[in-house]
Amino acid sequence: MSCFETLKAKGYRMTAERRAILEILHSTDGHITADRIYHQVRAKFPKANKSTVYRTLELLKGLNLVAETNLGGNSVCYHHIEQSHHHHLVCQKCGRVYDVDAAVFAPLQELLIKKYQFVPDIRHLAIFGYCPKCQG
Amino acid sequence: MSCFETLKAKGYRMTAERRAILEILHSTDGHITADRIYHQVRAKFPKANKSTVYRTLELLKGLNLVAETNLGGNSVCYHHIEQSHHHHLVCQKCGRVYDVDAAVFAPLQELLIKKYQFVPDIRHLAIFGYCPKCQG
DNA sequence: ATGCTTATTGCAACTAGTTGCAACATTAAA
DNA sequence: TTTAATGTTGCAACTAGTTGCAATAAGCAT
Ligand SMILES: [Mn+2]
Ligand SMILES: [Mn+2]
Ligand SMILES: [Zn+2]
Ligand SMILES: [Zn+2]
Repeated sequence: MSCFETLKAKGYRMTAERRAILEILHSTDGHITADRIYHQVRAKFPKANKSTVYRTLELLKGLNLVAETNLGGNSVCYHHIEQSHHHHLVCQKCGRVYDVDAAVFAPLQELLIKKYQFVPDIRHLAIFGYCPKCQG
Repeated sequence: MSCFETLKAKGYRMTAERRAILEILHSTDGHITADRIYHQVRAKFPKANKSTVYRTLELLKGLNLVAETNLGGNSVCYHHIEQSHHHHLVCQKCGRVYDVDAAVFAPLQELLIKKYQFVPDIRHLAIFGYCPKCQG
């Protein structure tokens, strides 16, 4: 089911702004800030408002269509979730962002369920630390 | 070494505002927001400014004397790190916050080092999910 | 095509947090 | 105790993000 269909199925309306935001998210390879999305939307719809962008991102986040994460910068980043459930490793020294498969978190999830009867909902985490190039 | 001494040792000065903020953090059992700290500081120093509070918290965070975490509310929380290195489980349904020992993250840390040569710096994490009372 | 319902938008005002800068206060040295 | 060096503060203006509300427009039924 496409983002498009998911929205419709839940009774949400497909507006020009939402279409634009989804297109931007879809065509962006990595992570993108709300502000950059906003400016790209404005290029097409000059009087679009930033609250629309923020509200749309919030909506998509709630539907699990995009992930929101603080990657250490001064504003949060968004990432379209097409295929794989993934996470990131962020180097505190050089700022590089690495991808991590969700499977790496399986042992932690099991431990939390066993020891704490807590069912974690781990999505698009950012783990800070030091990358291979910045140790020593 | 006390917070007090740690600051001095690094060449930072001990001001009345910093003393007040440290006292508040020390006497607060759980987590506290910057705004609440600010209001408590104002009670003693009526013309203290919020930027001083934020700057002091940032400083203490950098020295590993307090932990900053988003526990799901609309503002970040601070926690004085006295003894144990710990983390939290936050229920997305009821909002309850549970404590978790840092040891639970050891397998994850080892995996990240082995598979990604990435040395994580995991401090005072908030893991979201569903608590024992909110499942089913 | 027209009208109805209600989701969505733009706007303006707001909250949380940050920053540059001049005034000020701590600290140590004289 | 005075002075000098510089770390710290208050202030005001700023950035990122949120919210209530009236105007608008998507989607559906006729
Ligand atoms: Mn990502
Ligand atoms: Mn804590
Ligand atoms: Zn690095
Ligand atoms: Zn719960």
